Amino acid sequence: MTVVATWNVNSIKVRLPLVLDWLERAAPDFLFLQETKCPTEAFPGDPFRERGYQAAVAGQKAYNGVAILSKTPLADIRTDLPGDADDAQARYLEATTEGGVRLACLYAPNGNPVESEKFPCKLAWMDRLAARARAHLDEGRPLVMGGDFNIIPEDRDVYDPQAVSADALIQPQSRARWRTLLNLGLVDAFRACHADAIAYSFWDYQGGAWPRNQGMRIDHILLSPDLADRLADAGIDRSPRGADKASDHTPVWCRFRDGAR
DNA sequence: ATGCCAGGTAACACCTGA
Repeated sequence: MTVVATWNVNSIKVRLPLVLDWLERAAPDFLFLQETKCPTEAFPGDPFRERGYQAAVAGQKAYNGVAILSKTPLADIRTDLPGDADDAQARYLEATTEGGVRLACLYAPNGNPVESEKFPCKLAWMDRLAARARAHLDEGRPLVMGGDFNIIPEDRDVYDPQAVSADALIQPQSRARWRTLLNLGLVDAFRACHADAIAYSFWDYQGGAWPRNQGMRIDHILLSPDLADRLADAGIDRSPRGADKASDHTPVWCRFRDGAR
């Protein structure tokens, strides 16, 4: 069994104790991290190595930052999303597992406010992501694309669609980009396992969103069809969100059966 | 309409997030 998880930690330095605790409890084979908020060379690799995880890192000062933790060696690490003219933002990281699976860890632009230049930049970034996914799928490569997509796929994936109707995360244009990824053949691991579930991966720090369960499902794991065939289970672990000094996001995970079937 | 909270940077306030 192989477990892959993704977690926007909102500062790896502040969240390190929670991440180490979760690694011990959940024991994922791969953990994608977003918003590490520290330069590549400042990533705290030692505590992960001591627990059997190596890290591939794409970081920058203060903002963004992504990483992949792995129990097994990673190869062919890339830190840019092709076609990205402005790759100054550390939002994307790819690596290949020993089993030949391409892993893509992403932190998509938020895109707010919608009236600003940030929204078209978000949409353009998603277009580049789709092009990258298509390239991998065209090569027949098994692909796990996981991270903070900053998109609410459907109305049921947010506590109140009306309350966030002006948000970039729920705009029809954003959802069209999400569906483009699905239309390529990628499978939403959580939704594939829980067709009718209402579950969130993010709750704002403000306004008592967590105790009121006013959340949204914006962190996702997309799978190429061959990997989706092997999908055994998926879930969202709410427990880290209730901890002291919690991130505003919580881990999303999925588990595979080994080998072909 | 605004701030509500949290983190980082820089500096005792401002930016970003979603």
